[in-house]
Amino acid sequence: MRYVILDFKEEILRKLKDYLDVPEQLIELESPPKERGEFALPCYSFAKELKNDPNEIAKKLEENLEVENGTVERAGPYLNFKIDRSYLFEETIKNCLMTEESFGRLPSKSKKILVEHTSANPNGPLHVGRARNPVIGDTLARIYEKIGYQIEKQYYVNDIGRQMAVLVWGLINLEEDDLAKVERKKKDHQLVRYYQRVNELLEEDESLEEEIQEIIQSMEMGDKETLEHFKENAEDVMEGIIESLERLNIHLDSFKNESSLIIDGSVEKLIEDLSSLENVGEEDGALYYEKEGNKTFIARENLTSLYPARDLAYHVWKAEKADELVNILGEDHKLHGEFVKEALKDLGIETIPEIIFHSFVTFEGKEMSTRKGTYVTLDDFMDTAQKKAKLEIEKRKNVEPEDMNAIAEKIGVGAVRYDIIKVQPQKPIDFKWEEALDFEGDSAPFIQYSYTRANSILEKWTGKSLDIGNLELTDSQEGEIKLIRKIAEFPRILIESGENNSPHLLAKYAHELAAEFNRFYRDYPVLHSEEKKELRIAIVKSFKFAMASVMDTLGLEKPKRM
RNA sequence: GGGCGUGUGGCCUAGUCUGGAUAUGGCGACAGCCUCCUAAGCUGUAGAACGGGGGUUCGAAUCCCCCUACGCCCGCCA
Repeated sequence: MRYVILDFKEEILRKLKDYLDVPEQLIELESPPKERGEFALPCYSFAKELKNDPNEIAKKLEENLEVENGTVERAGPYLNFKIDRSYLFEETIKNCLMTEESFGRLPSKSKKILVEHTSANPNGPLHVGRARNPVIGDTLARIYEKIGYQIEKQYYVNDIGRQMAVLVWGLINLEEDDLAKVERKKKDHQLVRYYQRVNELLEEDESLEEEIQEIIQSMEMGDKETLEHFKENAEDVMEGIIESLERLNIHLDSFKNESSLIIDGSVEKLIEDLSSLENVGEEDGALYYEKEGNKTFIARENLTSLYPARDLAYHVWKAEKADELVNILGEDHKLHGEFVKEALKDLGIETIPEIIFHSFVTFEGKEMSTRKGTYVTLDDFMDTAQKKAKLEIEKRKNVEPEDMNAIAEKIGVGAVRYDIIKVQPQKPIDFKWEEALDFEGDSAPFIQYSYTRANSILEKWTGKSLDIGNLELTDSQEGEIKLIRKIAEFPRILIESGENNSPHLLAKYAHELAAEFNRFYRDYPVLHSEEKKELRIAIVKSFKFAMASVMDTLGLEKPKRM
């Protein structure tokens, strides 16, 4: 697994560090404008250090540096490093044809990362806002995996707590007639109606709150029947949530129930451990953890646990399960995240989670709320996208009728994932049907379409297998090189998006790669060219493998036609 | 009141961490491209001095300070 672009960068850095007598961190490579090469070194940063004019330094470097299979060229105070085009072209094609759909994968590491994502309360179906978390988590996990880490994807099931007590009360006391009608049979859609109705009733009748509290109490005191109620309902809703996630191509490796931490005594033990800390105080019998003026209550006056304590117990447990922890959380958990990190440190635990926060998703400018029922469910979003995709497919007549539904599903679901992942996590998203269902431009169908075009050429190609050794790879043209160069960038993008927890960069790359292929497709006939047919088949194949790898990493399905 | 985040052409968005060479791409608009491998495509035109102000610097969308708009948080809820 050698990638020319990574090797090239390594070589440049090594030689620069060797040659320049300046602190290493001053040597930063950046990306120059497209045609100048792969890497650039602005010579300003260390000009002071060397007491010399950046232009002069660049001049000297240009004269004295040589790189294998590439050139060093000065442009004012910049030094541009360009890989020899034919070398880049040849090596990348060979690499793609050899590694096939695992192109871009880096050597596997022994380090294990546990990614916690979704962890939505099991009181109703996921809505579009809640879907942001799993899409970010799953995509990041796929990126880490491709970079070589061992991955476990975990869902923390908040199967106890007030929100579940509300649902439990509803199931005990309400009849089907009390509820709004819902067509979908999935249990998450069915059960959420109880949750929503009870919340309505709570606004009218305050005495209800007492009954809810009673349920919470008996649950926390470990009442078997109540706990059983909680467990059953949580499981039913989870069944629906998991089904939706699976449809989105998101598969969890493990689930951890919040209740298990109470049942096995680890919450109780944790509260004991915390009590001995200096920054844990007491107020009317209730316990709180205090840091920088922020009080976080961890136990009630009756010493039953609160969510922060339970989540902390979960992290203590998790710390043993992996080398690194990554959590995906909504921005409303920022303060809570700080609490978890600080408290873990105080407890002497070294595996502190890295937390990726994402902003909320609004729907046409309005808040989405499970409680109020003001949302677009993920299931509806996927259904609508699938239907729209089907209409588009029908227009084009490229697909056999019996494959129609399956392909529409791949396109619809891909569109949903891509629509969510293409925006950087910390930015708010306002969900609009029209934009989400736009299958042109910066969208998953655009990417999938480029893939089917490549696939279609390869299907029609009647030649035998390519003989890589005998391929004439020297006489390449500009657009061909551009495409291959874009392909070669993949490992670099993969590392960048993984290191910075920026899955949106990979989405952007996928779009650029597809666009580059579409230009190649327009400019260079493959099957209709005589002398260059084999070479172009090799290019198309390379693209197909690279794009397959990119799409897998984004969790997008790969339709053969559309 | 305090904390965190966000503000880039009419709309959406990349770049901000790690300051640097003409600010990325999409939607929409306008003008074009299917006797040729799927036009969910491609080309061109118009459109942004990067929320406002100050500062640091040879150089600021990027760093610092102030202000402003919006979101989130500051519960013996989760």
